[in-house]
Order: sequence, then C-alpha cells, then structure tokens
Amino acid sequence: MLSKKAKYALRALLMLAEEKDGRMIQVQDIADQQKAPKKFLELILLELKKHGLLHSQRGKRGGYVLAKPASEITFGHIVRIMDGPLAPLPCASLTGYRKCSDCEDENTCSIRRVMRKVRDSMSEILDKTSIADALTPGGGKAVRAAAGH
Amino acid sequence: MLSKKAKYALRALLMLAEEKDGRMIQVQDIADQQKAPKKFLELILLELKKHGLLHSQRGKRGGYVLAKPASEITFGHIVRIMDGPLAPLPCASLTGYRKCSDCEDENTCSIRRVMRKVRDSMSEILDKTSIADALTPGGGKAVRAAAGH
DNA sequence: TCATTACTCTACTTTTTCCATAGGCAATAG
DNA sequence: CTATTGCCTATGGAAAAAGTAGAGTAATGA
Repeated sequence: MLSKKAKYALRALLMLAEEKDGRMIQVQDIADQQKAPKKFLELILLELKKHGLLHSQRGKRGGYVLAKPASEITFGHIVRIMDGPLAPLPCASLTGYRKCSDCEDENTCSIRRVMRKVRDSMSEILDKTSIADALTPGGGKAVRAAAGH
Repeated sequence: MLSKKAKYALRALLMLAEEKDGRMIQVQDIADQQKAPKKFLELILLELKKHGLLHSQRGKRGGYVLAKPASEITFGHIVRIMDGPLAPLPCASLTGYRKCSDCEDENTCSIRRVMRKVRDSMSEILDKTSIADALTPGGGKAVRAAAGH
C-alpha cells in the first residue's frame, strides 16, 4: 500500500511539472492545493531534494522547482525514495535486497519466485512511467507498452 | 509489503498442498516446520477456514486440510484475505474499492491511473498462480503466461 | 542594514498497524 | 471420562506512519 508520504510526493512533483519554464512554487501553495499539512510536506520535499529530484531557493520569493526534466523523473524512483523497495518481500528486491531470516533455501522458495515476478511487473510499469507521461494520458511510453498485452 | 501473516498463510497452504490424499496436519506441526508462533498461526488458519480455503477437525487427531484442490487456491485470494486489496491505493482496487477522501476528480487522477495498471499487473500474476502452480516450477499456467513478454 | 519571508534541520508526539500471547470453551477419539 | 486439539475473544507491546513544534539559516528587498 502506498503511504501518504508517497502520495503527497507524487502529487507535489506532478504539480511542479505543470509549472511553466522553471517557475518556483512555495510549500504553502502546494500544501493548500493538495490539502496536505504544510510541515509534513516540508519534510517530504526536503527528502526529494536530497535525492536530487528538486532544487530549492530560500528567502523571499523562494520555493521549489524540478531539478531535471519531468520526463526523467519516474514513479518508481519517487515511490522507492518514500516507501522503500517495490518488491513485496525484501528477498525479492533488486534495489533493496535483504535475506529472509526464516527462509531455508532461497533458490527453491516458491513464494520468493512469485513475488519476484510481481516486483518485475511493478518495476516494468513504475520505472517506465515518468511524471511527464502521467500528465499526458494516452501518450506516454509506458502507457503504450503496458497496453500492449 | 507482504505481512508476516500472509507469508505464514502462504507457507501453511503450500505445506498442506504437499500432503497426500487429504491427510490432516495439526497446527503444531505447521508451526514447528516453519518456525511460526503456534498461537498466531491458529488465528491465521482459522481465518483461512472462514474464507473456505481449509477444513478442520477438532479433538484428538484433529487438524487441517485443504478445502479444495490446490489448483483452485490462488496467491491472490490468500493475500487478499490476509492483507486486503492488492492495489496500492483503495481507489484503484476492484475488490476493495474506496474513494480517496482527498482526491478532486477520480477520473482525471493520473496517480490513480498508474496505480490501476499496477493493480492489474499484480492481479494478472497473483490471481493466475495457484499453490499447485507454485509447487511445480516451470509448469504453472501463470508461469508460462508471465514469461511470455 | 534590518525585518521579513521561506526553506532547513532536529526532536518529539500521536495514531495506527502489526505481531504475538493468554486463557477459557467446545468437540472428538479412545 | 479425559486428554487432546481446534475455536474464539481479549489484551499487550513494539514498530511504523503521520503529523507537530520550534529554533536555525539564507535570500530578498525596502
């Protein structure tokens, strides 16, 4: 289940992606528009900045902007920053692998095998859908790819 | 992320599926084999029974058996019983739909649209993989289907 | 310069969910 | 009848999620 943090983050980035030619938006405006607690949102945006997705400016007329093109910011990246690995089990994750403490033999674990498939299919969607794609429904790369089966 | 409950449930059902011609297994045996707390496991098996996946018998020589063929018990069903809807967001769920309280227009919500795709692809795997499939790697229906792209 | 604005950072509180345990009741085999 | 095993309800503790507080720092602009 997606956390509220991740949802706020996605919405904030989508909002920033709609802004014309690098105009900054302030935390307060984002909070107002998506009815999120301002202080909570600050923490989220700060984290996104630390991961290189946002630039910020302090003081009067400060705010946030995307640090790179919207087409290069994927849902997968955002969700991983906020909620951690996509995989339903740590042992089925590529980016955040951890051994199951209670698993006898990882190579023959059928649960792991299935969850690995789930991870892969989630990645196939989330890592190939950018916030730019999301803003142009029917147009994005991953949208077409996912429709093709 | 899959809860421990779901993981215990999957393992218990896989274990029961390996048992020959309807022989019963006791909670204690399952708990021993998968190093799960017995009392906790009881709750889990009870819930699976209430959802029609298991039969049980009380008293001496009691225990649990699958209530139907292993090929008719899917990962999707088990996970939903234990952890609820597959979808990352309630508003993107088919089996457990709930409106987002903070969402303006559901039909144009791009986050929902993406998460719906994620749900669909999870369902495509989990609802088409039975515990029988999981026991015969390389053989199951969903295994072949998922490999074909 | 100096007050104001708005991001930065650390710490804390509250709420919710997850994991597990406890103990009595009910059925069944022997 | 009685030992065993599942059935059921209640409760406790830990951890994670969600939100709050407040002092600090940089930029602006009057």
